[in-house]
Amino acid sequence: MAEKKIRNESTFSTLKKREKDLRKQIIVDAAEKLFASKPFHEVSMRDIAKEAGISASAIYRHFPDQKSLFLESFSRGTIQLKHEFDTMLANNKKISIIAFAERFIEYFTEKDQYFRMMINFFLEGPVEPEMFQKLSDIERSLLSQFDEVLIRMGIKKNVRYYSHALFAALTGIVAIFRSTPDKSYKQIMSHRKRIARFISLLLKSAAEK
Amino acid sequence: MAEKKIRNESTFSTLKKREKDLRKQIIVDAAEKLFASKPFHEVSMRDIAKEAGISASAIYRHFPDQKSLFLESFSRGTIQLKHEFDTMLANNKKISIIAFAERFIEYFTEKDQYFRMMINFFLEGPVEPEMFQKLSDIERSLLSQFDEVLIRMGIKKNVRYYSHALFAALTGIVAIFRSTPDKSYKQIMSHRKRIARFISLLLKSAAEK
DNA sequence: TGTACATCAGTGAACGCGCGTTCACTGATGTAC
DNA sequence: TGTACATCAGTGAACGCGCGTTCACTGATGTAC
Repeated sequence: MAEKKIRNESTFSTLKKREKDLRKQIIVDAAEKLFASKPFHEVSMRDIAKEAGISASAIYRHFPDQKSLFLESFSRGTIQLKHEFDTMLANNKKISIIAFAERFIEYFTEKDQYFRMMINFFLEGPVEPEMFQKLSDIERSLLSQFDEVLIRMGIKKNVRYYSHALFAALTGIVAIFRSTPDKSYKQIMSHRKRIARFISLLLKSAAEK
Repeated sequence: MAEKKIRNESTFSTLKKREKDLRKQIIVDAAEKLFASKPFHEVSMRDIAKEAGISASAIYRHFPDQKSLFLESFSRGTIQLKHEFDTMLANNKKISIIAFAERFIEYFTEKDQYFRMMINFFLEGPVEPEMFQKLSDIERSLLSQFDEVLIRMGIKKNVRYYSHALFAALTGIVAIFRSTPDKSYKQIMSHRKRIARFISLLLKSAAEK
């Protein structure tokens, strides 16, 4: 009897939690949709509420403030690339730096909002320690994954120079080559990849020397 | 008599114009000072007015709106690097890509506000055609100066790949390696230069192959 | 089975604030006759 | 030389707006006895 009760409560509360999480997800999705079309500091709580089909005040049932909602959205977006890279590293003993670089470009070309948020946090200074921590974690994680690929490629000296150079170059590529009235998404994607390949090859041939 | 009058009017109005320009300059200086400590979209007309020692409404005697004032500040800041590079190119027949890259890093490390504005306009999409034009001009000008250095270095094939790669890498370096509580301005400057040199050397040795 | 109470997502009005910008004005300077 | 008028930088109050957030509330659902 007691056991049953506990088990019921447990599944019940799990279900409730899941429902609550789904509602949270709807709000974050709405926010992300808007971030795709506007700078994130121009996205208001009213905008997000409208997109999610609820009232602005309802958002505060799920997030204590705007900052937390933005942070949640950002971290859901960027953690994914880390996981992808982990999988790539786990599945292939030897992995091409070119494939890595291309995937980086693809990812941040497709999810430009996150790239813009990332750069914004870099540039405007995250002030909030929580945000700063998150950003540092992402950066450190990406850099150490780059390190790993470069080591497997046979680089022994100055690994950190190589990975810093690559990370900077890829970030710069996404930052400066962007869609304009006369350049389509497809054109931009392929130009970004072209330059990313070019740099990866430079690093590779320097490493082999 | 008529001549004298004209001459007087002329010098007079020149002086007046100069005074007016000086007043404009004070306002732009105040804005720039604030941009150094805050994201530029958080700098208000009241902030600028306070910094300049005038009232907010007085700014509108000199600039039609906030956008124009920001644009003025941005273009004064970035045109200078173009001039420096022009001088470097005019004075030295053969010029080191490393010197060029280092100067880029130095310039945008010292004038971080302009770098942040530049990236911001890249990322958030300048919408205003005037702003878009200005930004494209700066980008095109820097890229063609890079082209020039690379050609003088002896690169014949794929010059554009090299200059795009270099521009992207340098931009990325300034974007991602930034001051933190535990890294001083000096440390950042030297790390940025170190990675910039590393990439420049990669390009150079690839070109010489 | 029925009743009183608790929980909680969601609502819409409202608060207080800072923003860009406008407006009527002042006061200093120069100009015309 | 004196007087009327024009120009214009600058002032401070005000306007209208959108923002993040709060608040009193509703209504649905579950819980206790």
